[in-house]
Amino acid sequence: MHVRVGENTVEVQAGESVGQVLAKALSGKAYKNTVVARYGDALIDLSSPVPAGCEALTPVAADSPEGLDVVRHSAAHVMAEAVKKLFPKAQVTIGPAIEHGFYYDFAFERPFTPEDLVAIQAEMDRIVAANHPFFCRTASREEAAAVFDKMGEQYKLEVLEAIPGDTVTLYTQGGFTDLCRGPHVPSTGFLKAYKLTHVAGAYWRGDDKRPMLTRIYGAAFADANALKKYLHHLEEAKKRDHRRLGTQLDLFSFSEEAGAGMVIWHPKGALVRTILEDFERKEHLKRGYHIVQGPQLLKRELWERSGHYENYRENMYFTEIDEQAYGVKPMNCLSHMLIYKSRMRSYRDLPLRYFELGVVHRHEKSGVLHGLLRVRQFTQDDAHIICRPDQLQEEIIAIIDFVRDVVGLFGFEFEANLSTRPEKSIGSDEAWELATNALIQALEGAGLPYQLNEGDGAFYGPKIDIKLKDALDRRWQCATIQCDFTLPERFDLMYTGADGERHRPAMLHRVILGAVERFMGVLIEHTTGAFPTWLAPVQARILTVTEAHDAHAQVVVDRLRNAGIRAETDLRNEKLGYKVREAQMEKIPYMLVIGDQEMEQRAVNVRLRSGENLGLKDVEEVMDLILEDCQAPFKRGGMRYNFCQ
RNA sequence: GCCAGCGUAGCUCAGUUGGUAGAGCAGCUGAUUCGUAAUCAGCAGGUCAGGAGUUCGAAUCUCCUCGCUGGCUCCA
Repeated sequence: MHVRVGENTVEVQAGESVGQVLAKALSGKAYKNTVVARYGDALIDLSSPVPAGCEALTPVAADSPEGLDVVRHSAAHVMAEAVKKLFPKAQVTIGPAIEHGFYYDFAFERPFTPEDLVAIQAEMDRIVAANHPFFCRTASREEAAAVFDKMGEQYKLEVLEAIPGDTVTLYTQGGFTDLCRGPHVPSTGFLKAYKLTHVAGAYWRGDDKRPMLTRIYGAAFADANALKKYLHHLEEAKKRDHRRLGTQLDLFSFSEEAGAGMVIWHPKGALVRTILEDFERKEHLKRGYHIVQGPQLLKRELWERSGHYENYRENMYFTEIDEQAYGVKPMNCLSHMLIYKSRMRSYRDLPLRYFELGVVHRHEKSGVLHGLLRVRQFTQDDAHIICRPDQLQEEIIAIIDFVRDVVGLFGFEFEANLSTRPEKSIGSDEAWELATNALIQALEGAGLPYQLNEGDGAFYGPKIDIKLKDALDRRWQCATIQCDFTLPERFDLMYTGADGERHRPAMLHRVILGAVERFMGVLIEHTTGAFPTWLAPVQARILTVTEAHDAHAQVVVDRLRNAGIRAETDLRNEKLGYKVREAQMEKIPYMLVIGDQEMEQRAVNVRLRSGENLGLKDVEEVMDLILEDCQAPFKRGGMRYNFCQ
């Protein structure tokens, strides 16, 4: 028989392995880099015999996305072998490939320590040096169960039970056998670059009712250079950490005395978020929203009626006023519905869009708090759109456009998810189906690609989530659009139709930035603290060479401020280099230097934070430059928001 | 909440086997009047997160509380 490999066709003898066939078809160099082969839709081990009827095989290189997965997963096997050798009593569970490497979860009488990691890594090095081949064999369920029972691997037996079919595949390398569907690299020597990074606890089966296992994480790449690059990338990402930049740039802080998860905004941080919030108010007014404001505390009965008390109580804070129980709001929807209910509504009034920069409190578990990205008090740019069911589609598409405008303004790349009905939820099946379909149709209408996230919706309705990435590529949910038929029913929202009858409106919950705090955190990491000029707390700093230039600096700063530019002077008795360095570290967009020459010509010398020097410029010209810079991102994004005026 | 690791001056970090703490930057004072990422000198600054215990003696060992970090579960 003949098999095609790329452009070559090679003859295959009976009993030849995939690897042998590829070796014939490829150059030595290309073959050396091959870890598995693609056969149809599946990946296949190089040691496998060529399947009957096989027409084509594609080599998969170690540094391809698929190949990397194989390398990483094989590294997990090697790590498990090393752990079993050093700690024979440890039980293995599962060990998949992940984004930059792999992990493996172990059940052991004690957690592993950083010193253990060093020993495990050394043992892995020995296993790799020995270059043991990965053997694959097919076994019946009974046979496999006997193997793991004998080894005392209780968790593997449980994994085995969950696998469908009569047979399973077992992989053995060196002295270690694992239940695995494969594929793997041909032998342990193919692992060129891996490093165990940290240990963490992880619940068995991801269930917090079940035992906690010890997870060992490792990074793995096709070659040492790629691994080195990744470790360097981690170091660089640390410099972009918003918590570090928040301190460096004096934007915000946390205080042990104030409490966990409570942000304290310093002048510069508070200024940035105020500008962001002003921008949002204007954008919302432009798009037909009404700005509203509700109370921070609402009576407990109201939360019972909404279903929050039943479904969300453990995340809420309660207090008492004159023997009446109150709940601190974790969401803003209730008062918005009360506004709707404050009078009769006609079909002509709809849609009604209520917007609130609402401060909410949520009792997040202590272990999940994370800088600005996960806090206990935060401000949502929240809106509730109450509309007729026939208006839903159009409204959802308008929101998606809004999100695209704003997220695009900052240059974020984003991912969209559609989250469907969770186990713990309220409302009828019909309502859920209607709501889910509305979201799907809007996504398709807006041409937004999305991933399905089954069972991840809010308890009252399905949602579209938009996720942004932080410095370490972790994804954080920011914008979300939730479709809700349940709360309008619970609160008996009504409108009078053209037919004179009373009808039930639908409700959309949505945020654009999500939480101002979280968005600021992601934005700080995205920009490394170098905010776009329109958001920069200080847009221009005037730097004098000596005190002889102070008076002119004062004239210049007054002119800039009058034009609405956030400018300040640095008149300190320091060398120019020192002042430049400080302004540079504060990421101030415009440094305006004044010395003898500038004073003579009533001008300034312009330095940008990029290091670029624009030379001598007229003050008027510089003001235009800065104002233009403020508006540039909006013009690019097709928005006509005019921040400076 | 769970698992692990941490908490030393405003910030970044030293601190050997237990013998009551140091550096750089920032701050203050003085000198210097200087052209695009750090001028020099001096001074001051800490109940070593908080509490309890072991010990003749604790930043260091043990326990508890608070907080932080990385994961897990959960979530904007």
